[in-house]
Amino acid sequence: MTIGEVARAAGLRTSAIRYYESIGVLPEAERHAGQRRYGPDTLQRLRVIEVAKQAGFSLGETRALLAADADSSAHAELRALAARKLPEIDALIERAQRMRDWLTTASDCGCETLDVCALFEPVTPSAAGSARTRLRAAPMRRPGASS
Amino acid sequence: MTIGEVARAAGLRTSAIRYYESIGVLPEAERHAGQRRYGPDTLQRLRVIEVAKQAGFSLGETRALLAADADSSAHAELRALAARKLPEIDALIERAQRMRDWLTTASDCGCETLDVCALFEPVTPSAAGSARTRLRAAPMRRPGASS
DNA sequence: CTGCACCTTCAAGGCGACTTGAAGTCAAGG
DNA sequence: CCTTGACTTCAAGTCGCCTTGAAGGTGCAG
Repeated sequence: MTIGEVARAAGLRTSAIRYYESIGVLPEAERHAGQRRYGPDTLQRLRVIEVAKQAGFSLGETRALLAADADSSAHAELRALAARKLPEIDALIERAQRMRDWLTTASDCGCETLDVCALFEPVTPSAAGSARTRLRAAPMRRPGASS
Repeated sequence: MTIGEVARAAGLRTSAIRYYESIGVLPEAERHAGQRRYGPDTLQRLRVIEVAKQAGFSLGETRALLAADADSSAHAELRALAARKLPEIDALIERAQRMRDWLTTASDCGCETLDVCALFEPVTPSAAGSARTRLRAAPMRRPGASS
C-alpha cells in the first residue's frame, strides 16, 4: 500500500504517518522509487498506536512500548511500563468518573454556584466513588431544577 | 492573600494564576497598590478549575462553565455543557478501562507481539467491557510469562 | 537609604502532536 | 512530450497551556 492508501484506511493524514515515522513510532517503510510502501501489518500497528494514545500514552511511551515488543526484552519492559502507567490510568478513571457523577447530577445538585458545591472540596487522593454520596448528603435546595 | 500565597496554597505557579486571569477563567483580582489580592473563595475556584481540567475540559470550556454558573442562566447553560460533555467523558472512561485491562493482563496476554494482539483488532464503537473477554478467548500461548 | 522579597507587565519560548506550504520527483495516460 | 496526481523533503506554522526572562514597581527591615 502507498502512504495515501494507508492514510485512508487508518483515517489519518499522510502527514501524520510521516510524522510517526520521523519520531520512530512507525518503522521506516520500505521504498519503491523513493516512495513508501506498507504491508497490512502497518494498519494493525496504527491501531495499537491509536489505542495507546487514547489511553493517555504519549507517542514517546508508545514508541518504547512497541520497541520493547519488537526486541527480546519484550514482556519485562512491558511490565515495567505497565507498572508505571497503571496508577496514572487509575487516577484518570477515578477523576473522570467523579466529573461524570457531577455532570449527570449537576441539574439536581442544589448548589447555587459551583464555588460552594461540595463536589469540589479539597481532594483527598482516592476519594473515588464518594462523589455521589457527597452530593446526596448536600443541602438539596434545588433553586430551579425542572428536568 | 497575595498571588504567591494563593499559588503555594493551590500548588500552582504564580504565572499560571496570572494566565488564568488573562484568559478569563479567574476573575480579575482586586488590586492593592497594583498587586493582586485574593479571598479564600479563589482557592475553591482553582479546585473547580483543576477538577474540570482533569476531567478533560479545556480552560475555555471551564470558563464557560464558571460564567454560566455566575450569571442567572446558571443551570440551563450547565445542562447544555453536560449534554455535550457526557458522551466524551464516557468514551474517555471506556478507553481508559480498555487500556487498563490490557495493561493488567499484558504479562499474561499470550500475544507474541502487540501487532497480533487481539486487543487491538479493528475497533467497533462501544466495544467496552469486552476487552477482558477477548483476551480470555485468545490463544494463550504464553512464551515467557513468569510473573 | 539600601537591600531584599515579592510583586507588576509584556514578549517570547517550549512542548506535544501534528498540519501546511514550497519546491521537487516519478509513473502513467493522452 | 507534457500534464496530472500522488508522492518526496524540509522548514515553518498552529493550538493549548503555560513558563521564562527582562525590566521595573512596592513595602518593610536594618
